Amino acid sequence: MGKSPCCDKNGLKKGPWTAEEDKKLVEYIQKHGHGKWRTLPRNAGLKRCGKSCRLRWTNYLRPDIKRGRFTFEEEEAIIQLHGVLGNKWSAIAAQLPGRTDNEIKNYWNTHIKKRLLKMGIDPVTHAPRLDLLDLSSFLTSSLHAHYCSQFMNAPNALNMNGYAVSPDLLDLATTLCSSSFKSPEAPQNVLEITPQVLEQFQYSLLANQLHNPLNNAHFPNENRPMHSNNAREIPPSNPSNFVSCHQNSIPSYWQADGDIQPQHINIDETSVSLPNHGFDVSCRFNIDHFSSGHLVFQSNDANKVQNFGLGSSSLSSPMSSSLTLNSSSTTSAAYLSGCNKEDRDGHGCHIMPSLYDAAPNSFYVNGIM
DNA sequence: AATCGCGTCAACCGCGCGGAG
DNA sequence: CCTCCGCGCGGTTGACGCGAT
Repeated sequence: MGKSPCCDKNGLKKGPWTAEEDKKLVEYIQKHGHGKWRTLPRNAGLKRCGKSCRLRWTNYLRPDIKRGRFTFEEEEAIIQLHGVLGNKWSAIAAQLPGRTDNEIKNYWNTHIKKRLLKMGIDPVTHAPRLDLLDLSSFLTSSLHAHYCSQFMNAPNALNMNGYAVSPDLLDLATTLCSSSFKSPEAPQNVLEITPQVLEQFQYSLLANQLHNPLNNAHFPNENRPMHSNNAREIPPSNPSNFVSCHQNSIPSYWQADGDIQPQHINIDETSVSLPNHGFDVSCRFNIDHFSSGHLVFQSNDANKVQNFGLGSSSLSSPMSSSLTLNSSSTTSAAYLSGCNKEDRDGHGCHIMPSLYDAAPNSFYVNGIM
């Protein structure tokens, strides 16, 4: 055993603080200041140990503590800082005025960590990981979609609608589907796998591949996933495939699938293609070496988008959401999530990033789904 | 109405660091 | 240097609230 608990002796109180105790502590500190925590409780007339007093003051009673839910900006800052600092909660808290290390730690463990895991992002390394994806969750929602009426034979699904999935990964999806969602009408060995399920699956795999080139075994070249809308090949993962441009070539409005002038950049890989119907989608855009400006995500069809937003919150406008890029940072990331409405023409839609008011430095954007 | 399960977060605990002597 | 002690940090616990059954 290490040191004995400091509150065990002398009948010192433990547990939740009463209003009276809070009052005593606040009044004492207002009068004498804090510090000398070991002697403070005796002087303040509290039957608590110094440690308990310090904790109560720093985490709860301090006048500059900000109350209420974390804003998206704060959440984004926490994720960025955690990516750099790891579990150095006090160092992270130092960058967020009014927030305590304890509060940030709790928020990380109860909210952010779960969201990252749901997105298939390792909360420790911040890299996408296939094995962390909540596949059963999105397969469940996919299979419950009302238009999910077609069944297909599993082997045929390997090339369904131009999708190509390596057999081992399809096995995984197959297992997930067959274990709990098989239609009572479906014949034996027939699975309900919609193109949308596969699309979701592929995007998840792509995220894994982009960050983990060694995992390319999942994606032999001939089996690279295709975008459903135009069957373009998704670029392999290496720095040269990061989109880059300079001020004089930044289009005021980035357009996917349009006539992109030669001096403009091809941003196919930075657009987010929402599947045809009813899926929650999320992605992360890494933004490196930007200078400053406003990153705006816009939908090419407001009628198809129910909502989308940066971070965990959905913004009010179905058409766009924006993020101000801070020139003091060298790296940032924008998390985008959304859900699209019923799609009558079955082509889904795109959410595209635009950069406005950018300073004349180069920047890189890499969109990951 | 009672119970259960889960999420949240304030508070506790042990450990390690760093300054003073 | 070495030891002691105060303080702060990160991990963990447990009380509480709330929704589902």
